[in-house]
Amino acid sequence: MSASTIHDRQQQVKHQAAQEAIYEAALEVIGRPDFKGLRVQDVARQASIATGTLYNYFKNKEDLLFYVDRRLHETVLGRIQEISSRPEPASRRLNDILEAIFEVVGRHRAVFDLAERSGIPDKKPVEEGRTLLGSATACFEKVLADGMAEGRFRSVDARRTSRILLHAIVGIFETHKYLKDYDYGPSRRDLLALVEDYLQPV
Amino acid sequence: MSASTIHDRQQQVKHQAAQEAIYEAALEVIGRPDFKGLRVQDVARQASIATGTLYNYFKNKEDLLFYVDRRLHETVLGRIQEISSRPEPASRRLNDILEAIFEVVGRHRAVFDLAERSGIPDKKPVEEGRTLLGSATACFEKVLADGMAEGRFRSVDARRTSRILLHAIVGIFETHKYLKDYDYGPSRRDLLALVEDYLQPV
Amino acid sequence: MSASTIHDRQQQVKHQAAQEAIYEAALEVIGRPDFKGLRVQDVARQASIATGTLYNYFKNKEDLLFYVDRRLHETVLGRIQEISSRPEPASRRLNDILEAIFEVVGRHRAVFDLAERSGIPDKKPVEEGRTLLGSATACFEKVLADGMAEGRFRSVDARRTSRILLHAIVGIFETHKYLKDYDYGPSRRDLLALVEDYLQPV
Amino acid sequence: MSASTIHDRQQQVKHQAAQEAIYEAALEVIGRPDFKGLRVQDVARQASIATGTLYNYFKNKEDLLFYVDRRLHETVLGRIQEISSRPEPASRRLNDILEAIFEVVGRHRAVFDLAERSGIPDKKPVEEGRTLLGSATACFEKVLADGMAEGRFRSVDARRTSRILLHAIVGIFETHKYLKDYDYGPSRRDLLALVEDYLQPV
DNA sequence: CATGAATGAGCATTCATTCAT
DNA sequence: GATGAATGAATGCTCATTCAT
Repeated sequence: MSASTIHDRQQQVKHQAAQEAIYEAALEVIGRPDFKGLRVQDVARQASIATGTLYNYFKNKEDLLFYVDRRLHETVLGRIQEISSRPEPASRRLNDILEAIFEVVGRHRAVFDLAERSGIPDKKPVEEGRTLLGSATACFEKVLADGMAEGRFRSVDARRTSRILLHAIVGIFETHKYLKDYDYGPSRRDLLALVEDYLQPV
Repeated sequence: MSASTIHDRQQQVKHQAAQEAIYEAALEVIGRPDFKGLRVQDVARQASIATGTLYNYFKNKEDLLFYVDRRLHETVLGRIQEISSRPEPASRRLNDILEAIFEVVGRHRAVFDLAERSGIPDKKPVEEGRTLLGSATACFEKVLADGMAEGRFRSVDARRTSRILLHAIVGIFETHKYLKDYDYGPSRRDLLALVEDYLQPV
Repeated sequence: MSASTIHDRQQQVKHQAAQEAIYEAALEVIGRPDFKGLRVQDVARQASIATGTLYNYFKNKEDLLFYVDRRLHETVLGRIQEISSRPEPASRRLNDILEAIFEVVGRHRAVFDLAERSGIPDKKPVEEGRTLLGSATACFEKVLADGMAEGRFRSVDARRTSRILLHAIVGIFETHKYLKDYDYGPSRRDLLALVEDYLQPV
Repeated sequence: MSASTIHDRQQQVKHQAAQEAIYEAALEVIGRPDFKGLRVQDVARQASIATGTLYNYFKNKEDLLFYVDRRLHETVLGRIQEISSRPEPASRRLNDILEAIFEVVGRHRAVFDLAERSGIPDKKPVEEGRTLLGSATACFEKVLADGMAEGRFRSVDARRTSRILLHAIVGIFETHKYLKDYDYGPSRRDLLALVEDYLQPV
């Protein structure tokens, strides 16, 4: 390992730290109660840097938004993956995953909304969305399969069920937005109850 | 009934006819393959009127969007209501309702997308959304209740099932947008299969 | 001729009048002693219109610059053409043409400079430049040919002489810019003297 | 001569070497086929130095441009001077000088264009331009005078002729830019032919 | 009622220059 | 001397809405 590599690594770490700081500044700005639209200057000021500096770490505003969007999705996925592999009963994990998803997405609702309004879903590479959904579905499948193996769940098509479960979760966020009702609790419990009813061994 | 009233009615009819024409122009414009964003001028030109004239029929651009959004949702709801009261087996009606929803929403995908990106869901009166969702849920409930009465469906919580069903439908649209996959067929069949599995009499 | 045509014509006249006013405003702004660079807002303010209004008459800033550049070149060419066809001795016309060119270009020096610095020559259609130069050359040729016919000039290659004459004129502007000497008189007289010496009948 | 002086000289040489390297890097950058505008960073990178380092050798970007412009003009002038003092017939030297000028300027067209678009002519010290033009004119004068002494050229005002000749050369570059025609050959031959015709002994 | 020209606020991005290391 | 990250000013263009005709 040469001195050059050490230097390069230090640079890389600094670069990531700066990105991280800007990312957090963006979350702050977007989450403000009076937030109207994302202005680069606001993010820069929140991060205590000059606007031009921000452009050393993100190609442009859209690039920043992509990053924010990706980071949040990764956060959610990370929670799902972590919980799904816990050594606990399947139904408990199912419940915890739902709680985690609704908690994280609910907390950053404004960010997800902004990403959607900015057309991020349209612009992000399909592959990225596919991978994300695939990974999330896989976690649900694993939990369902475990539950069936445990004999706690009756035998159903785990993949299909997982996919529809994910659709329902996404739909809950969308529907509640229409109702401006951000207490996802009832819907989450409804969903869980229905799933458990569906999976009830005969 | 005075002459004034007759005149008023004529006015009202003309007013609605104009709104209708503008609504259709908006659908045309939004549906264009190269559509980027909704410009009032484009709608006016498509409707063959002056921009100023449009403002005689809609308070502002947002108002027009609300109208478009509402009309489309009413169209979908209308289809759901019509099908749900047909004298046919519940499972047939369930299938037809799903087909109808996916067909109409799919056809006007660009419009729903635009409404969402414009923040219409956030801004429209809660009551309107609640009523719409309530009506749609009621249709599903009716069909499910009929199916149970017929003995074709096992007995489940019809309201809860209807709500989750609706969430799942909404979620399918959202998820497919992420995947830029606008063939809703597979997801629709997955959903129907799962529901029928769930409702299978023991 | 229909009413529509009358209306259209009126529109066209108004449109041209507006373009003309903006053109003059641009000349004013560019000619200011403290002029640094062309800002659309400055032109609009000088023309007493809003910035947006300017964009009803010119597609963008570059478009305005093209217009200004073309108008000025046409002005110069117009002067050349008018003088070259006067019923006067060739040498008198030659002198007057030179005086006219140096007068007009000198007066709008800042505009020509700006056009050049903005890369207008690079971007304008070659054909336009070719036509302009061709027309100017033709005027010189005519005068030279007339002078030869009159027996006042000795017989030389009129086209070649005209072309070089034009190059020399252009070069004088360029050279004087280097010297920041905007009294073109001496060079103009040098040029005329040399030409007359060259054309002196044996 | 003290040690200090030796050190100073070494410093000076190193300084000039660095300037030279940066100058060449600038020529490279400006000459790139996709060159759009001169960015200090691009020059620094081409010269394999940091941007800040460049500022140790040039006060600012304009200063660098002045240097580039001056060096190129000196190059051209050097060619002119060298050729003008060759022991050859005047008309041969005249031809060679023209060929040399058009060759060098043609090769570095992009640089001259940039200098002009950057307003270098306006900003550079008058004295420098005057000296340059004076020297070039002197070379032409010398050649013309030699030609007259040789009896190969008829007797004309050598200074005036030289000045106009220079103007015409400059004008040719300018005119061809308008026409986006970078084959100076025809104009150069036209010019030479006209001059020789003018100087033809009776 | 219809017209459509005029309005003007609002914001991303670049890049020459500096200066702490 | 060398480095290169940080700075921040500066500006063209869009488009919803108005209102005089």
